[in-house]
Amino acid sequence: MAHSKTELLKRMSVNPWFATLPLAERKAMLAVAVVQPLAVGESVYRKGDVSGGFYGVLSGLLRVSATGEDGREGILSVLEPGNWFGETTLLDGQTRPHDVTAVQEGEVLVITAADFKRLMQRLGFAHGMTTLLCARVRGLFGLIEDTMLRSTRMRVARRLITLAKGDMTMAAQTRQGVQVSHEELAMMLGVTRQTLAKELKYFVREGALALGYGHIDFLDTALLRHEAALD
Amino acid sequence: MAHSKTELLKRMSVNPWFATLPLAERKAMLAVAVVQPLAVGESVYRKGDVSGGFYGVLSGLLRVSATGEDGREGILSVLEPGNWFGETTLLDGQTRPHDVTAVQEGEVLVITAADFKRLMQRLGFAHGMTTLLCARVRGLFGLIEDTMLRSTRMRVARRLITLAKGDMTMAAQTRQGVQVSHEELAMMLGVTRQTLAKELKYFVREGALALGYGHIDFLDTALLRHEAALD
DNA sequence: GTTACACTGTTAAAAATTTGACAATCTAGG
DNA sequence: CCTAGATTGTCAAATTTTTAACAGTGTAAC
Repeated sequence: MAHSKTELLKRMSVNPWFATLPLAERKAMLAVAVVQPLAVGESVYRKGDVSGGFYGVLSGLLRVSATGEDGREGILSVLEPGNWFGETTLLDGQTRPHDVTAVQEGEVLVITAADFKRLMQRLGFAHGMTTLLCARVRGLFGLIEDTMLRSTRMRVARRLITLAKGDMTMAAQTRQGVQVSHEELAMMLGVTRQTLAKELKYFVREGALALGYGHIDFLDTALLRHEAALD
Repeated sequence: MAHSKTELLKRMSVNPWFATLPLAERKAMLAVAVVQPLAVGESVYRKGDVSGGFYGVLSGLLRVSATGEDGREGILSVLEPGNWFGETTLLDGQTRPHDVTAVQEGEVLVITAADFKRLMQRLGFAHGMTTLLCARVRGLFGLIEDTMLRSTRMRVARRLITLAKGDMTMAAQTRQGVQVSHEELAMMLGVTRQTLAKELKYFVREGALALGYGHIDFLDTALLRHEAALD
């Protein structure tokens, strides 16, 4: 599928990080970006890789995950259209820190390592990279705080809310629910499906959530936010 | 205490991130840095603050921590001489994401927000910030992976090893042990002292560690690394 | 030297989480 | 329509972790 540059600019600017970048930087990025289609289950890169570029999600849904020595898998985040990722390896020259896989058919924009290096000669783009990395650092600090000092119940509420907002760097518009299986949500939280089920049941009993097949609907966002200690 | 610029340069260059920065950038930083003494227990900044600058640890020991709604405290990292911190708030304009407190008497170098902004006009310095942030992102990803998909035993071994190497961005030289109480180590891992004690006991039984008062000595680093799944 | 105070060692009960298992339900594809 | 596979609901036993409690030990300051 062909996309005009102005269409790409509009579609990618749903992401607040990208939207805040100076127009000149956004245009410079899109000028060197090429569209790459992704099939369901296709890997963008794997932990330990040194190759690849800087990516922007045009459509579809990607999963950022890590696998333990014993084969257990943890979902670190979900990348929605508008999100950019993969900068770390290009900036520090080390290997990819995790796996990124398509969970839906879609397209990504790819900026090659060579083009990325050229973009980094632009002060505005380098500044953009620092703010992108700051957003990651804040998101990761939040995750660590959650696991270190909050109850499972509170973490479930928080994760549902951030999922609804669109993970990490996405638009602030809140949805009425999220498309996620219990299994997936449990993997994001680092607990088992059974433990998660108990907490979800509690929220249903309290009237905050309604459980569907492959999706969770929000009935009382205020209550959920309260359980998440966000008010 | 007065310090010459060349002495500062030498002392701060024990840190691999700083040492790798172009000399011109290091000199530009030190040219605007001022020394600030810190008393034991003194706070550098607290979560939610908007003020303050960019800091480099000259001497002493700082603790990066977060406190939950219920008052439980988690230690996110320990900052040793050579480490730089505090850039996130200056780069994205948001509030401080955690508390930083001196646990030993010492000195920090301070670069004001205004000077930091000027430094960020230098491409070399902006590049340096991206690599510093990359190191944070990788460190934080590692922590999250640890809590999500590794056993307490393995996490204890890993934390001891990273502590010995000097947290996060410090020199790679390994020590024979670490100065840390069981209580502190437990707070870093997000477990109770009793849970930690059981794992430490196991490592002592296996001959990997010897426990002292306020310090833990490594008897068999190879075994410890093996338990940490690092070989 | 002795007296606080911080730190370590240990135990037992309570609570939370995982593991393992199986039935019921939903949905897409043939 | 109907079946296979994915998803949800649920239970109980095993395991891990927390909570609570208290004694013993090391260290620094007076």
